[in-house]
Amino acid sequence: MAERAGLTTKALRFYEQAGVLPVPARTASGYRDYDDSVLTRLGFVRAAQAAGLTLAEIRTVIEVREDQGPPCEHVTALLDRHAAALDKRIAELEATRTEVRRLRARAATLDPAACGEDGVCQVLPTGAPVSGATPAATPTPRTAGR
Amino acid sequence: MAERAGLTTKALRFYEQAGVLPVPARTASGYRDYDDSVLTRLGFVRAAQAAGLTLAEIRTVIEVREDQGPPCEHVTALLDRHAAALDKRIAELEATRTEVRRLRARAATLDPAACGEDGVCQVLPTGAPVSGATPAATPTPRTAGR
DNA sequence: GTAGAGGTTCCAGTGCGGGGGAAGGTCAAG
DNA sequence: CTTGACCTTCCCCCGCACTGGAACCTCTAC
Repeated sequence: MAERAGLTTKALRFYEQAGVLPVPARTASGYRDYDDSVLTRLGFVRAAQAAGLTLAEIRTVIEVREDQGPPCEHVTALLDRHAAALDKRIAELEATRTEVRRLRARAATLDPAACGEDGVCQVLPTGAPVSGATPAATPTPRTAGR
Repeated sequence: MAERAGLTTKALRFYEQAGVLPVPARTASGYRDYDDSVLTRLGFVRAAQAAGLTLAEIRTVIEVREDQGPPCEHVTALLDRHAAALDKRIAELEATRTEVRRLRARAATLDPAACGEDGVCQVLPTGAPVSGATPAATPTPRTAGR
């Protein structure tokens, strides 16, 4: 089966089980017998993923489509939500980046010999010991590079 | 025990087990008997987290500190890596945001009635059915808002 | 016939930072 | 003494999109 687009059997099974691919027919021997339409569907799924939708969300789009016809409103609402979430997330990451750069610049001005006293590292200042939550408190789902 | 900063017992145990908090003394009855210094340490951990370091990385900083004294070089290297990772991640998210906005704008120009034919939704165009990987292919570890 | 490349099932693990809840012990107040 | 709030240990759960492996079956080519 077509595995050219980095698309493994595992992924297909996962998509099927996640409800974003229709349950395919089977050959007499039990193999999945994919219809050509699955390629279109797959293209849709990939496009939706590229727009940042989760498989669960993609499934809702498909369900709306099947139940009520064109899911345009549903989709635009999802896109709006994601755009807002992206704005927020980007702002958080930019704040974190600013903080990291500030600390990095500060580090260059410090004398390691002066570091030795009580904390772990003077580059990352303790601030008020556990006073409030983290001040610049970016949740930072770190560098999750695939 | 101090739980004011959204700091639960669970989190403390987790930090301890992750090696970013020292193993505390115990009272006769088995309760953890925290030293005041743990507050400083906790402040450090939070500061490091705010800078986007993982608990594992924070642990390495502490270990370096304990083994070799001031971990300045280690820390600046970590900060540099994170700054680069943040740049990358932000660029990815911005690309996704651009895509989402483009789709959203496009959605406003479409007629739902024209949608009904073959795909699931014309707002998210299929492109070439499963030709290459996702074109704007942002890995998008989605809107992980804590 | 036989090898090898595929498919099928199911279960489990990844990374990250915890949270939920059970079963039991402990502590201070009333 | 009892109540209720807290502590202790334990192990499993979440999201998210897959991936890996075991054990087995099937198809094609030689």
